[in-house]
Order: sequence, then structure tokens, then C-alpha cells
Amino acid sequence: MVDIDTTLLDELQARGLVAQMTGDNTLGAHLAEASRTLYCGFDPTADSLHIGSLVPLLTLKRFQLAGHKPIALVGGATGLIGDPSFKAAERKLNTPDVVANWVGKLQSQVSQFIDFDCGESSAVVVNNLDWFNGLDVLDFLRNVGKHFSVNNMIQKESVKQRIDREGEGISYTEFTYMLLQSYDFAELYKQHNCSLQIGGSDQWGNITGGTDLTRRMYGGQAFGLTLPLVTKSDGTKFGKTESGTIWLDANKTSPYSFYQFWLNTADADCYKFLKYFTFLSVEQIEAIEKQDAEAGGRPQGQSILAENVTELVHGESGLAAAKSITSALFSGELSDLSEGELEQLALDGLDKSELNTEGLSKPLTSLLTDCGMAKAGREVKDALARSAVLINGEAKKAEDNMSTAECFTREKAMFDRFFIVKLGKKKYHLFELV
RNA sequence: GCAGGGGUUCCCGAGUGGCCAAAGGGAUCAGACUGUAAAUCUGACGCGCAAGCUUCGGUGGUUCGAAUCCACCCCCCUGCACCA
Repeated sequence: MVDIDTTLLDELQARGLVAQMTGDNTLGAHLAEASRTLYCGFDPTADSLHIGSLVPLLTLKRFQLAGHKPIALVGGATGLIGDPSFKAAERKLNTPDVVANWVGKLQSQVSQFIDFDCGESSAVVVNNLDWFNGLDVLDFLRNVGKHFSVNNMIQKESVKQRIDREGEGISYTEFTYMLLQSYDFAELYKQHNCSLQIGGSDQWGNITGGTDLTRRMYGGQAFGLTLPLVTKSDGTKFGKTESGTIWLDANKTSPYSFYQFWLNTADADCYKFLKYFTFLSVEQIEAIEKQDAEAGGRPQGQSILAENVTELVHGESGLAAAKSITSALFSGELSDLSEGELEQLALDGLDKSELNTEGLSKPLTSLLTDCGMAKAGREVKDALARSAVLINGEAKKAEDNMSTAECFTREKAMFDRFFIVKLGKKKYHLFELV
């Protein structure tokens, strides 16, 4: 028998991780009674999950740690349809082979967060294409479709804006999405006695669809729990930066960038995020917050957050790499770096470009724009005018713009080939003369 | 299908013949202050090092000159009709 942590639900609530739940608070009792099986779905809409998926992913882990069995469902079938929930417009369908490829990637990504070898509560990864693939349309319509009232479905908040708004509309295909996800739940109930689905709060409509269907098809009692949408105090969208989405895949977002993302969390969000994204206890987090408040000056919350989350996602080595770049760039002297350390920086995920004659013939504005440091030459020009472009620590001026070759001479290079260019306060790029 | 309203630079949204690369706000970038935070202040914000080049749903036209006027076309919204 697995030990059940009966305080799980309270714990989740204390962390602010409960947005909505079904069942008039009987879920707590249900979970306290025995080891239960729960699932959460991840649709393949890209070749990697991003940090938005981290909350449900870690929550699955929290359930597992409390003695329950998590199922991570990768939506090989639902990903072919597209979830309309709270989407303003109809989505473009991806081809089956693209989706299949993404399914594979998400499966392994999801797998790193849950334990597959811990006895009764070992995790399972499933793909809903397995049961949808051979399903007959007529069977589906007769056995599943019959349980859904279109009248109810169009009342759901998640599709309302698409139904109400003329000109946008919703295709029959997307409208059907809810049936598919509901069927997933019923199927997992049948196959694995899965009695709980968790998901982001945007999934509420789909989840309750599933609990209803499970009851209608199998008379089973099924629960739903949604997690809050992660928001930031300044109102901007969580998980995006100027340079794009923060992905979990190290090849898409380096551990260094990932670490930096968390390090840059606003104070106002920091402790909330510690509760969402780490396994530190609420008491520990509150103690950190209290200390930071008392200490004044630079808080430790962000570093703790960055370290914990980076290690969770990228492991010890990823964290070490991220920290080593960070300390080299932000707290050390660039000239203290050894040749080996400079080589390591690129391997650790610092953006790097090679500089050849062609590159040296461009204005700095073009060079720094082309390597992705700035979006437009204008930005570089502005930075130059304010001495915000540093090449190996030396500030460049607007009049240096056309003298790229003189800025990157071999004599000025570290170890005859390396340059670290800093644009603004936080953007670094490594150049190597070739 | 008919009638009315509308499509402006990343987003919202002014502009209705020259003073418009186009008000204002948001987002974004840089600077100051700080703590690689927030708030605040400053600057930038179509592209280009520059000369200059390309924009205001599309295509043609009127004009010395158009985002602004005309014609046709496309798309959206709101009524009505049609359909059921």
C-alpha cells in the first residue's frame, strides 16, 4: 500500500493552485480515501511544451508524491482537431505526420517530470490516438454524441465568444473537440479507473464534459480540478519575453536563458511563483518572503526560484551551466575568463556567432541585428548613442557604427578570437573571429 | 441580396487634399534611479550607417500634391430580407 497524504488538497489550496473543482468539496474525501488515478492532457501544438505547461505537469507530480497515480495524456488525436477553448479564431490544422512527430517529443518531455518506477503510483503516458484511431464514426455518434446536448455545449464560456461573435465562428471540427476530450476521460476511467482530470482553468468546460460523460457512460464518479492561469502582476502575458516563448526544450530555450527568465521575475510575482513552480513548502516560501522583506535590498526569492525551476527542468548540469554563464557575465570580469571557459560559454547556451570578413564589413547595426541581439538597426543605433554597446567591455559610440572591422581586430580579441558584446544591461553575445 | 457602418504603422485608436512616416495610449528597446526587480523620469519606436526608400484593405483614376476625393473589387460589423 502506498501512503496517502491526506492533506494534498489543502496543500494545493495553500499554494493557490486550485482554481475550480467539481463535486462540492467531496474531492478531498475521495483523495484521502485511497490512492487514485488522475490525468492531465497535453496537446501537441508545437514540438515542445513551454513553461505554461509546467504548472499542470508539476501538479501531476504533487499528486504522485501524495500517493496517487498520474497519467500524462499526449493528445495525438485531439492535437489533430484543435481545442477551441477561449481561442479567438479557428486554428490551422497541422498535418498528421507533423503532429505525430510532436507527440513523440512531448511524450519524452512529459516523462521527465513524473516517476515511472515507484510501485502502485507509477506514472503512465498514453496517447489518445490509440483509442480514437480505430473508432468508427457511427459508433462514436451513437454512443458518445448522444450524451451531449448541443444546447449545453453552446452555453460553455470557452466557446461562447466564437459562437456569439459573427464573422469568426467555429467549425464543426473544433466544436467537436470537447467530445473527444470528454471521451478521453471516460476511456481512462474504463481502462485505468481514472477518476480525476486536472488542467488549466481554460479546460474547465472540457473537464466537466468528461466528468459528465464518464457518469453517463459508466455511471462512474469522476472529478475535475483546474489550476489557475498564471498571471503577472503587471498584466503582461506570462511565459513570453521579448525574444519569444520560454520553452522547456533546451534546444529551443537554453538553460541559461531559462534561468535568466526566472531570475528576472518581478518581486510581486516571485513568491506566488515559488508556490506554483517549486516543491519548497509553503512555510519555507513564506520564510523566504519574510526574510526578503526584512532584509531590504536585493531579494533572494528570484534566485531560489530560478535555481529550483531550472534544476527541475534542465537538471543539475543545466543549472550549473546556467549559473556559470550568469556569474561570468553579470558578476565577474570578462577578462578573468579563461580560454576554456569562453569555449564553454557557447556550449552552455550563450548565443554565439562566427565573425568572418563579410560580417566585419557590415555596420554594427546590421551585424548586431542579424545575430539576433536587436530587432532593428534603430535599437543598436540608440544603444550606441547611449554607450550601451560594449565590445569586450569597451563602450562603442555612434561613430563606430561603420567601423566594425576596427572594433573587432584580432589584437583586441580575447585569446585572439573571442569577443563578448553586451547590448544594454542584459543582452550578451559571443563572437568568434574565424 | 438590400440598407447603413467600417478596414490606418506590433495592438488599440486619431487623422478626412498639402504642415503626415501619420496624434494619443499600450507593448517593445535603450538610458537614469535601483537589486539583472517594481514604480518613476528621459529618449527611441516603418526600413536604412546614410543618401534615401516603402506604408494607411486591393486595383485603377482625379490632382502640382491623396491615408484623405472618385470608380471598381475584396474583407468585416450592424439591421432587414432570403433560407429553415
